[in-house]
Amino acid sequence: MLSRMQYWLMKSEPSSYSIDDLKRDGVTPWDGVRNYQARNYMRDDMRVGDVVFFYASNTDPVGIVGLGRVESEPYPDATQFDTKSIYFDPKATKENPRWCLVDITFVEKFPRCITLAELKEEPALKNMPVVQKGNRLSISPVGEKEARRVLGMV
DNA sequence: GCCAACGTTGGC
DNA sequence: GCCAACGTTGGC
Repeated sequence: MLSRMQYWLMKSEPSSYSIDDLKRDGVTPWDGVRNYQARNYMRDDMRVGDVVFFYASNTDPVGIVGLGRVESEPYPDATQFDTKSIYFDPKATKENPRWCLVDITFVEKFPRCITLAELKEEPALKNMPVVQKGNRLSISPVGEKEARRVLGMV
């Protein structure tokens, strides 16, 4: 069955997990998401093959640094059960997991970072959540036109 | 390091 | 169910 390609923006702090880490690992479970809206995007809306814009946050400069791809169906985030993990959630049980994730594969690292400042200067991208003030959502959908525009800025 | 924005928690 | 307090995110 044919389905339209979807695009996502996923944030990560390089000090925690960088595009270079993803390149090295090839594939990674996108663990540690503890926001319901972001979780719901992974659980309900992502499809294998969707394109991921890898956004580096809390660094200098911040911006989109490469591409990944959704590589799995959603499944429970193992860190929620791990008492030693900073992502441990005492309210989660194996019978009733709270948090799930998808696997993300490395696709490419851009030759340069497309900075947040550049994204903000693009009128065509003004509706992207990431350029809007106060936005903290770590996973957000990107429209097809916006995705093409971003790819054109690489 | 600062602080605005936002989500969550918990008392009532 | 309200909302104040608190904790976190994340740009700057």
